Amino acid sequence: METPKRRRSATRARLLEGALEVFAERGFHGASVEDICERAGFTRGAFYSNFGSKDELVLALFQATTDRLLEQIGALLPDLANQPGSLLDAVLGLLDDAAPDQRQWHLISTEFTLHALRNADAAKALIEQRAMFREQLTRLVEEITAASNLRLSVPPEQFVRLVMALHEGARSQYLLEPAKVPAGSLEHTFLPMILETISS
Amino acid sequence: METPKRRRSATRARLLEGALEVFAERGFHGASVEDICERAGFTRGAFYSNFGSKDELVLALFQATTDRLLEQIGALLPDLANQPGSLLDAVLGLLDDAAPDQRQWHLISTEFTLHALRNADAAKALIEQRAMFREQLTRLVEEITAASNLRLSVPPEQFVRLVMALHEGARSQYLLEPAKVPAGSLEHTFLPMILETISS
DNA sequence: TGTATTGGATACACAAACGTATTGAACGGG
DNA sequence: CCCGTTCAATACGTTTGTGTATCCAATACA
Repeated sequence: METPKRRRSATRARLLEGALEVFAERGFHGASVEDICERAGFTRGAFYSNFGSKDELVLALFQATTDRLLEQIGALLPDLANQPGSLLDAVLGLLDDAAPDQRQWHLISTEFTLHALRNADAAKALIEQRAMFREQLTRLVEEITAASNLRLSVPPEQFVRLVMALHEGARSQYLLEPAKVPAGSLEHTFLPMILETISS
Repeated sequence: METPKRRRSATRARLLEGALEVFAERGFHGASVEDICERAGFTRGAFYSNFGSKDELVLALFQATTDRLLEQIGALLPDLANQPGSLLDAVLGLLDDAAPDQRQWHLISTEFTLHALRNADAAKALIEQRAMFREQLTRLVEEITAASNLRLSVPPEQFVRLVMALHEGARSQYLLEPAKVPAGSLEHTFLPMILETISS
């Protein structure tokens, strides 16, 4: 029932999906509204009926992907926290599984980070999202260390920042040269050394 | 003497300089040729007299900045290799001092990396540049370890890849929240642990 | 069943950007 | 000293992209 509202939100969702794809392929500025609509199977009429402008779409898309990401994390967390495996496996697993498509996610998030470095409003939104993301990861680290009687000599959040930074840089290298830098190789060779050093 | 050619290359240089600034501010697609010319103090006539198209400019700019970067590194290397300080100080110092403006360099290189992830030609150029960059850093590491009778249990190049990845990710965090993530803090807290572990 | 509303398509106006063609001026060579 | 060339400015045409205004169909509701 209530087909109208559902229809509306469905087209909105398809437009967002199309925007995600086209933005990943050509970047925010490189993609035209027309491109996005075409990808989603609509015309610009549908677009401007759902979004006020392209800028508004960018923000909405960021919010939507952010929400999905955090939701996905929320779903993964319990399993990772309790189940077997090491602390590192849990954290890296979360980073890898949080987004369905690593390449697309990397392109989009990098694009949005660039955008944020040039735009105060976007920066605010991004900072907040990253904070929530870190919070989840930090919580995971705390739970696992507590459960296994581990003590870290550095604040968990700083360790999380390290893992995120390394993961981002490594992913960039991997996407550029998949053959030369196997996925996760840097993380898996060096992070155990860190953990060994900071845990007691 | 020979004013004509020098004049030409001077305007070309100013256009490249303008492009660097405007690209950093608005991104490749966001910046118009007109913007660049205005910044450089010319009109589009000058631009199309020096470059065939915007795409050609992007490549030329990448080459120019790459050349300057490698040249700068070549100038810094001898000092860092012989002089005092630790291995880490040398490597991180090189990464910090190679580009005159960290923020601008990060924006541009990130932008170009995104471009490369979508464009095979750009990818080829970037891969080559990164390889030369790594080579220089690797050489530096090898020289310093040799001079101080150090042995690393991992290939120097892999260590360099680690440092570059971490540096990139950390710089991204720093630029977004300078107050929360002091410049180089992640590198300086965690890389010594790695070095301790892998050196003998 | 008729009417009002809503969502999306079509058509249109306008602005921005790219690239070209032409012009003018300065300098080099004969 | 004049002529040819070269570099950058100006002027122009064309394309692309955004946003608006209008139209049409389908569904909700009376």
